[in-house]
Amino acid sequence: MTSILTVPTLDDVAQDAGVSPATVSRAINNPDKVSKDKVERIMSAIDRLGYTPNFGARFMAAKRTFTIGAIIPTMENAIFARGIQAFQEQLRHHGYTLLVSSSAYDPETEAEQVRALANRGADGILLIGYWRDQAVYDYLQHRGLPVLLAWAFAANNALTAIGFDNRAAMYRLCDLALSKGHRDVAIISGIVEGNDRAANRLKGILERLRAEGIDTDTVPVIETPYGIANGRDAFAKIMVQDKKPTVVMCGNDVLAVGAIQMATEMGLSVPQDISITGFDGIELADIITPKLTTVFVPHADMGRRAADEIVDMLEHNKPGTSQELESTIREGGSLAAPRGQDRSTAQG
Amino acid sequence: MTSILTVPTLDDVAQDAGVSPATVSRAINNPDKVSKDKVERIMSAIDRLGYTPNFGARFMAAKRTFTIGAIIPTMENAIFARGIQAFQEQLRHHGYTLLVSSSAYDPETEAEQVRALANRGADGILLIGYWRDQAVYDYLQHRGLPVLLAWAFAANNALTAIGFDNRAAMYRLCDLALSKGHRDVAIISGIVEGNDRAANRLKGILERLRAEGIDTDTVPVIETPYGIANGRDAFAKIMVQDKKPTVVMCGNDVLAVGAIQMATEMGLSVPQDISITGFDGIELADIITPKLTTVFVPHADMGRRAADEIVDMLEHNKPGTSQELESTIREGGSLAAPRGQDRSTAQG
DNA sequence: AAAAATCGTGAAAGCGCTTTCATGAATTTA
DNA sequence: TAAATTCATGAAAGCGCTTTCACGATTTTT
Repeated sequence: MTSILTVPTLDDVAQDAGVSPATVSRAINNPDKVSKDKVERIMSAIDRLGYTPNFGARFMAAKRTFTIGAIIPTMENAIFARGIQAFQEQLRHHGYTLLVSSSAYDPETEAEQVRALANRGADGILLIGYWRDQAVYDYLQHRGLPVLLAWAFAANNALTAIGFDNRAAMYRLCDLALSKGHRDVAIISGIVEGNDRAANRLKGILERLRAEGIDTDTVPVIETPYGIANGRDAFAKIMVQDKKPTVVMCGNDVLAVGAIQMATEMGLSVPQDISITGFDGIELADIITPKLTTVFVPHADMGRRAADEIVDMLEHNKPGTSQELESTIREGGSLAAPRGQDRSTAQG
Repeated sequence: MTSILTVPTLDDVAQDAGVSPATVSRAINNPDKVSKDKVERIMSAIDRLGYTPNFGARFMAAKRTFTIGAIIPTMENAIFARGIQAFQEQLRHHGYTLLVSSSAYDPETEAEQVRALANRGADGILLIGYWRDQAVYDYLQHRGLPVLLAWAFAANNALTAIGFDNRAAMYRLCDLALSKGHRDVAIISGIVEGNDRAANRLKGILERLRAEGIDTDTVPVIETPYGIANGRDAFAKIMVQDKKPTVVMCGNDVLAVGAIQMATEMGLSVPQDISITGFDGIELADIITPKLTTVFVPHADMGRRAADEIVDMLEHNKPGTSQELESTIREGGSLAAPRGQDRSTAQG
């Protein structure tokens, strides 16, 4: 027995309900423009036939898809997981669907994904951070697609963004390290090129150090892609050099976890022998021993707000309002006063 | 300067290149059916105009989208991350795009997502595990959509699957625990209802225990959704009871990580005071102290093979061949011989 | 050299929806 | 009661693509 592949169409429903296709379409999209009894008849016909509107046809005719596209740098680490999850859930409450893809931190891939999402009829797009080729923004504008940026916030920028000040947050974390008495800092940064978040985090540390009168040219900085293994390697490289730091500040939690692992393997105890800090406040930060002292970012809140905002932009066809979120420092135990420093008050 | 929202269409390209729309379509989809010079002229017109085919229109006319849908239970934990990432990358090599959505372990949500993906024109669908309402399978067959199952493998099942034997793997892990001398086992299982992987993992433990002559009715089993916090709670609950186990076997690494955390907080050292095991072999397993003794699943390999297989099914319109993958036990240090193995325990 | 097969191309018919426009019925207003 | 609105509905025109079919031009075969 072969099943005949015949997906019911709107016309089938119309016929079954004894009305015109136009009325069925209205019953689905604007029920209050159709008389009560017909809506009922149509709905029961829809149920009976198991009809679901064809997405492509709908898209073609209406030029709307109730779909939002999001392009994140990576799905591998948990960095974006929680925020995107919240974004999706909130989008869903508004009746929108999320299409995610990842660019692997590659600008060209990202540009390609933007085009792919546009073709697939995304009504709006969420991107991470500010820095990218102007051509991408031009393309988006040309296609009339609203963009919302997340995971970063810069005052005075015309683009709508919902995020936090990466520079200021890292500045504060560095402040904390200095207040504990650290003066010998090393940095494991994410790749800065094309990544404003990474760049600003690095900048935040360096600025704070300079404010302290520290010559930042002598501060060891290793730039490496986010990844536990990279954090390990970078840490090992740093500890091989002559001038050993008392604290290693990492561009994110993933790098920091790698650094702690390597420190432990090298027989160094954290934070007695060396302090290590992270950034993001993902789950990992609480699982590693010792727990990471890190900047906690309200990922879920950010995702929810982003969803609300982009839907608002879409439905009211307005530019959108940027929102700055607060990040907070969470002390986990991986940052303490350097050895030989007085425990209560650290004086320079 | 006002940018006029006018996305170029195939007709524009045709006009620009001085050929018919049909020829442009062919130049894009079947270049060898069009003369060399025209292909060239068309391609340069496409570049010049910045044309990209409209997805909806293409879908309507061709009824193919080169899109595969995947529905995973959750994106939150890293359980599926690596496998899906590999699936996507491999799909991409074949020229396909992946559309992922998550069901939050809810059958109704899953069924809804299946319909959503079908409407969006997915050419095929990847689902996790076997157990789901027959109606879902019927629907898929009715729409003529090939399905591939992953993360599980059952011999003699007509459905095509690429995965591993959850029961057998857990049986072996339990075997290892017994061989170290454990007889008092407690289990923190994932929710079994509607989840054949969780059910089979539990079954694997119980079967092995019975084979040892242990009365499994007295074995404490807590069923709880996957999540670190749930692992913590379950562990606490188990250790409150009179009969304390020497080993707690967890349904996955996430639960095990929670259990280890709680054990540590309760002042128990793992594995000296209590052993804990996991399942999956995700990154977390290596980060927690002590590292987890767990079943390592070749997620990336599974993802890649799944991609190859489903593309093969699609392009050759054939049923597909199931593949069983090997999972291996990886000892991390969270499982050791129980205390007082060769002495009588001083238990009140 | 004639007949047959092959090839490159364009015209045109949809694919399944939404939406404008026209129309007659029901309702309100003057 | 007549005129003006409002309302519910259907006919029909696309949306941007693919693909069948027909046709003349080449090439191959007889």
